[in-house]
Amino acid sequence: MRNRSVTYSSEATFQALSDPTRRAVLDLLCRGAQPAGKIAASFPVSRPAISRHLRQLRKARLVVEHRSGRHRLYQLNPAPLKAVDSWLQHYRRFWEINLTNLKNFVESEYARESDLKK
Amino acid sequence: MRNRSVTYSSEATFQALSDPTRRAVLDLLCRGAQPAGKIAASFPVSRPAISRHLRQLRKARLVVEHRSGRHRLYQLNPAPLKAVDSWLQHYRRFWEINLTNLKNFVESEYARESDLKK
DNA sequence: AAAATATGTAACCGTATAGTTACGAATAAA
DNA sequence: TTTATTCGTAACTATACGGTTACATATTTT
Repeated sequence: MRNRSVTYSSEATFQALSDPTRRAVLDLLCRGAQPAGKIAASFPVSRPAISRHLRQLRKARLVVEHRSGRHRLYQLNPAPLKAVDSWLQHYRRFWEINLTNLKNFVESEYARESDLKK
Repeated sequence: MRNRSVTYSSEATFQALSDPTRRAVLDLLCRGAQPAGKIAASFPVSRPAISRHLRQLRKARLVVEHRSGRHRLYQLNPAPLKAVDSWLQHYRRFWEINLTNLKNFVESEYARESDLKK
C-alpha cells in the first residue's frame, strides 16, 4: 500500500471548529464511531443540518466515513487537531510569563464586562 | 486590589480564532504590543477592518488594550487560549492510538481529494 | 485655536453559514 | 418487487461576517 503523507490545513480545521455543534459532534465521537442518524438524534437540530455539519467535518478530515450497507459510520480523526496543537504550541511559552504580567490588568476594574460589550 | 477570577468562554475564543486575519494579528502580537495603526499597516485590508477584528479579539479577551494618549496599544492575552488547550487535551490521548488505526485508512485511496470536495 | 494624527463607528454590500422542509438515492426487509 | 430505513442534497430564508468608504471623536502638535 502506498504510504502517502497527508497534510492538514489548519485553516480548514479552525473553520470547522468554529461551530459549537461541530465541536460537540467531535466530542461525541470521542466515545466511539456512530452512524449519522444516531449523531443527529443527539442534537436539537434537524438531521439534514447535522448531515451538512458532517460534510464540513469530512472536508476538514476531522472525521472519516465508513459506509456499511445503508449506514454511514462516522469516526473521529484526531490528526488535523495536531495543526491546532502546534499553532497553540507557539503560545504556551506566553502563558506562564504573561499571566503574571497581565494578571493585575486583566482582573482589574479596567477589564469590566461593560468595556467589552461595546 | 481585588483578585477577581476570570473565566473565558471557549465559545468566544473559538469564534475569534476562526478568522485567519485575527489569528495573524495574534501571531504578530507575539512579538510585542503594537498600536492599532501599526497592526493595520501589516495587513492588506483596510484599517477599519482591522479595527473591527481587534474589537472581536477584545471581546474574546485575546488582546487587551492599553490607551496612551491618542495611541491604543494592543497586547496579547494568551489566557483564553488555555480553554482551547484544555479542549484539545481531551483529544491528545487519541492522537497516538488512533493515528495507528486510521493511518492506513486516511492515507489510502478512500481519502482522495475528489471524495472530499463534494 | 487650528491643524494633524490615531483610532473607532456607521452605513452599506456581497457572500458565507446554519437552519428548515421537500425530495432523491441506495440498501435492507417484507 | 414493494415498502421501510438511512442518509445526502436542493432550494430557500434569515442572519452573521468581512470588506469598503465616509465620518466622528479624542489627543497632540503648531
